[in-house]
Amino acid sequence: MFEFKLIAECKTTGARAGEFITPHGVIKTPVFMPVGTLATVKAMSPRELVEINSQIILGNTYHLYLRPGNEIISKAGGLHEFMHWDKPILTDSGGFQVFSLARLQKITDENVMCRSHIDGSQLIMSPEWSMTTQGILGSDIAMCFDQCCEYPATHDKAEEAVRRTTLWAKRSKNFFMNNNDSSRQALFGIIQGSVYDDLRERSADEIINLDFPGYAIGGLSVGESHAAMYHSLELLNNIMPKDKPRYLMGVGYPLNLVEGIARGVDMFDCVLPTRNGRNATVFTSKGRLNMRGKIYAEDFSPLDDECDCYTCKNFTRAYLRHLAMTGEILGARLFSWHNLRFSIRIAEQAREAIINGTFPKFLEDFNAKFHDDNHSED
RNA sequence: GGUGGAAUGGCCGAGUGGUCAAUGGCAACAGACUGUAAAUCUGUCGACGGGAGUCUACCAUGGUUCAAAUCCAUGUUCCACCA
Repeated sequence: MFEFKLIAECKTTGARAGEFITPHGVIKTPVFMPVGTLATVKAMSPRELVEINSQIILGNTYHLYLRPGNEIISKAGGLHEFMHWDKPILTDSGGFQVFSLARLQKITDENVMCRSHIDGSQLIMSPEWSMTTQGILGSDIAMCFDQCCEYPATHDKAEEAVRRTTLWAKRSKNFFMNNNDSSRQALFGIIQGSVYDDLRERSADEIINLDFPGYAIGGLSVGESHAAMYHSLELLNNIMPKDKPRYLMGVGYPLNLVEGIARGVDMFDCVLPTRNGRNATVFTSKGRLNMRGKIYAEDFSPLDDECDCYTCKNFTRAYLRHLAMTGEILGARLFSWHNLRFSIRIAEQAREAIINGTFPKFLEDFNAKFHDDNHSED
């Protein structure tokens, strides 16, 4: 269980194609993983997720601990049963909420004293709490409880996050090995270090020494430039073991996906497809479109004529804009549907290209075609 | 026919002598969103000008006043009630 097989590697870039075996199925990499924080990928049913070939989705420890809570998840028989999803699930540890809900908490080496963003009640997050909750959730892949550093951060601040992340990784693994079912659940380590090379190297070294079945790169896509992100990925590509999956946390902007794959990343997750979908922005093979734009009012062409999704095969831009302008739920659904399929298809196409030995061309073509005025730095 | 009330920027609606080109909301237009406190948030929203500013504006016309969306007169339209 949890074996990672490297199937092909690109000869000129760092891109890899592989398979990761889990209790709920084989994940073909590179893979894009839709985010379903609260036991639902917002606006999508599990049936639809299967239709767009979602191989694995995410859930969130912090959010699910608050609602519905461990007792109900436990009674339901775990997260898979609870939400009727029988493919793999990866649960984030709550570490990201230490970052995103930072104002509501006090962090020490021991734990994170936090206030619920829902009702202000106190809860204490720790590696042990996270492992316990992820054990109850029963995800295929659990994540270490880490500290994600804000950007920009001083070297000292970033170093503290690295130190604490290692400390917590040790506690996470120790507790996990003694209490969780490691035959049914894999625990991934998380590398921090912000944009500092020495810290990234140190964090990678410390986390890899703890020996996990997979490694995640955290603390990126938090505001740094794409160039800085790519630099860190290149650095880590040379350090991380080839026989383990690499997961770039929180990344899903289309250009970042292909560039991440080119730098040896196997797994991605991101809220962007669903969040932007709900806000009527879509990604297409030619770039990003804000579908609330008046210019689409009488545009009867599909969102993306190269896309194979339900939205693109059946609806016009004019109709989709109408749904967006009227705030109809179907608009949020159809945009999310497309964006997810678009992201998943990038990974599928990249995989195919890697296996066929044509990845460099795929990368070049994708970059040439995808236009976005707001991300022209790349 | 009588009595009372109301007319404000695309819409709704505040404002009752100067600090009003006029609060709010909606609509519209534009933008943002990367391990989800997000079906959310931000900006613009009379015209011209880079700007200082100028012009046109609160039903119409006339008037009072240094000054009117705000006061007065007449008219028009609408609403309510009574016949």
